[in-house]
Amino acid sequence: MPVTVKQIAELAGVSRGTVDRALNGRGNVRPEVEKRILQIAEEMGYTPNRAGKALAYQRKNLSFGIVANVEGNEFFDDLLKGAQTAVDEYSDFGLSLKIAGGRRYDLDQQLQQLSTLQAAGVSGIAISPINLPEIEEKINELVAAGIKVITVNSDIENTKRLCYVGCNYYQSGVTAAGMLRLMRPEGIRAGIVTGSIRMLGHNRRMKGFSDMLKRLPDSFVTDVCESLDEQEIAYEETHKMLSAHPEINTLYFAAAGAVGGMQAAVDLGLKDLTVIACDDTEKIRQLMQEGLIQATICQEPFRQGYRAMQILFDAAVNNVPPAEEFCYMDNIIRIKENL
Amino acid sequence: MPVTVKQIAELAGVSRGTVDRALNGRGNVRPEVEKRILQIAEEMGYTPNRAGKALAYQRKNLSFGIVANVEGNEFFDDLLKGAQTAVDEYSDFGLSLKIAGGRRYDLDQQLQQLSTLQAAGVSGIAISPINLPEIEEKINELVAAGIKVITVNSDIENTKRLCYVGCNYYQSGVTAAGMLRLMRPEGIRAGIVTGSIRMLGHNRRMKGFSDMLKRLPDSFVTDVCESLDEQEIAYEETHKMLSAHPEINTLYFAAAGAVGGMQAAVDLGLKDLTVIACDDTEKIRQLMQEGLIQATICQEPFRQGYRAMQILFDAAVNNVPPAEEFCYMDNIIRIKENL
DNA sequence: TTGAAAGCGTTACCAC
DNA sequence: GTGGTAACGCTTTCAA
Repeated sequence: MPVTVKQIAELAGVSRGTVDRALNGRGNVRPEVEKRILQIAEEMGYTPNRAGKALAYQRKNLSFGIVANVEGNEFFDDLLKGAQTAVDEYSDFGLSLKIAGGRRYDLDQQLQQLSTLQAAGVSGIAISPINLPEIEEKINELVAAGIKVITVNSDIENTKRLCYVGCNYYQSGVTAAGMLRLMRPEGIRAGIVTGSIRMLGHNRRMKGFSDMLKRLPDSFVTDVCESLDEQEIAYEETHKMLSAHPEINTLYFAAAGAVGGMQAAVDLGLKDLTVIACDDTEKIRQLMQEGLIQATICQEPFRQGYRAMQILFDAAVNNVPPAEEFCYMDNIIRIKENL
Repeated sequence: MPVTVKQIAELAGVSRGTVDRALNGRGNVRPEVEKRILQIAEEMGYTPNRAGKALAYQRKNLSFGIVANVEGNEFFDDLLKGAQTAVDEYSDFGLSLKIAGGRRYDLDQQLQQLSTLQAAGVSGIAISPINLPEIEEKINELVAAGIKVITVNSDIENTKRLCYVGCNYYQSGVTAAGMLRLMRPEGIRAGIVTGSIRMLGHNRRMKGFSDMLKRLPDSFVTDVCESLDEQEIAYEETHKMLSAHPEINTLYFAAAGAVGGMQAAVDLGLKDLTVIACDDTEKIRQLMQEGLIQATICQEPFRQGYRAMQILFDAAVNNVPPAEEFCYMDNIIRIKENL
């Protein structure tokens, strides 16, 4: 039989109200009484009853916010779906989710959104942050104001954010190279198409990829180009790269750009390239079905959103901090056959 | 604001007790009253509050049972862990889990376990059934007694079980062949080591595998042998098969047996076999690290157990049947780099 | 067939 | 600083 506040109150010879205040550090308890209560709770292995808590929390109008500035992006749609699903599962606590979408990489917009969420009184925020000092500062300000903040999908390390939930980018690059190891035992001469060399995640992927290549016989990165996540630019740059380096036998798309990039390869008549992409979008699936891409390394966006809300909940409602500072998703390998 | 039983009661001009009886079909409600209540609930979009329900359910001593007759098996340990985790998350309902382990493939034992669980008054059972008519009958008997039953990891189709939760074995075989397609473009001459040709799952894997091979150039199944899930037998049979067919360039382990089988390959000095296994065990990982196995196709045992309990809960507590008759896990590809 | 009331565990509020 | 009490939504029991 689980221990209840009532039982602790009886044992300690105080009222339930006092036990509640002691257990939750709400103050107004005489230190020696508090100590005794905490000790009894500890000894009896007290864990708060979720249902009772939920019922009482309903009147609080708890809410979380999520800031992900990429509208209509398949990846973030999934992430948001995951977050919403988790929040719905906490609906008996009266929890709701405020979603702040919008254009990409707009500093002022993101600062504005954070302020709006703060003003709305959210207890927790998950953010896919722009990597700039202004955001760092703002995050620390929110944390100081008692809001639980975590980063999703993209991290800013120099902040008081609770933890990061998302892709292990380095390992993602390693895994991509691992697939090539199996498909190109004779040696890999890789062209990399990244998004932007200013994006941390993309760089980590490239690092993992090239570190791995160094340990493989006759394998190296031949050249790198940037797509800036635009298919047209990806086309141009990939075309240039492939023309300049006919020895390339392998392409690694470390970010968006596979559609444009592969068009370039097709236009150049390159039929036996081995190609690895990232993430699981409609276009990538199509390219895999057509046999132009052999595999893609995915990062479970739905679970990222889901897990993010779980962690915020534990922190904001149960006062339980995340177990790890880095909560990494699995790097899922997809080929045509297990889409 | 979500609708409550109280609100419905007021609108219908009856008491909460009556609404409860009507909503849950407990009888003792005048038909016309019942109809009116149900209609109001429908119109207002009533959904029961989870927390309130949980609090009230605590006194019921609800329990589920799980029958998986493989003691000390890594795979089933994970599955049980998943089940236990899910049940713990429902602990505010007072739910508990009764685990019935034991020896493999013992019909009488499994029948006995089912009866014991029934006598213990469980509301739901997840079972990895032995594929025999006696079990079919017993399952139908349990269902008739009002117990919700689902199959996990292995199915019996001709029963009234609610659904199957587990591996999509056919697709698992297809995926294994898909990996070989990428690694052996020149053509696959496959030796298959299965567990038992009497095991449905193993057969489905082989079927998926060979169906896929038929669509690949110069590829076919050269031979098949049985390990009966014993490493010694796997060694003997694989040794025989590889000796008889030196043209084999690829091994597919559709069940346990990779340790023995690969020892045979090593002893025969076969260095350039391409090898695919199933599941993610300590031994398989080791063989991958050593480079003897290139990839393994996994079936998420933890999630199987977890999902199974979720489905039982929805059925037993919320009266919501599973959305699909077949709840398939993802077929996860693991290589050395994404273990 | 129906209603009233108690109880589940937690929190908040208001007296004292 | 502390205790008493009501409130959250649902189920059950007992009486009518």
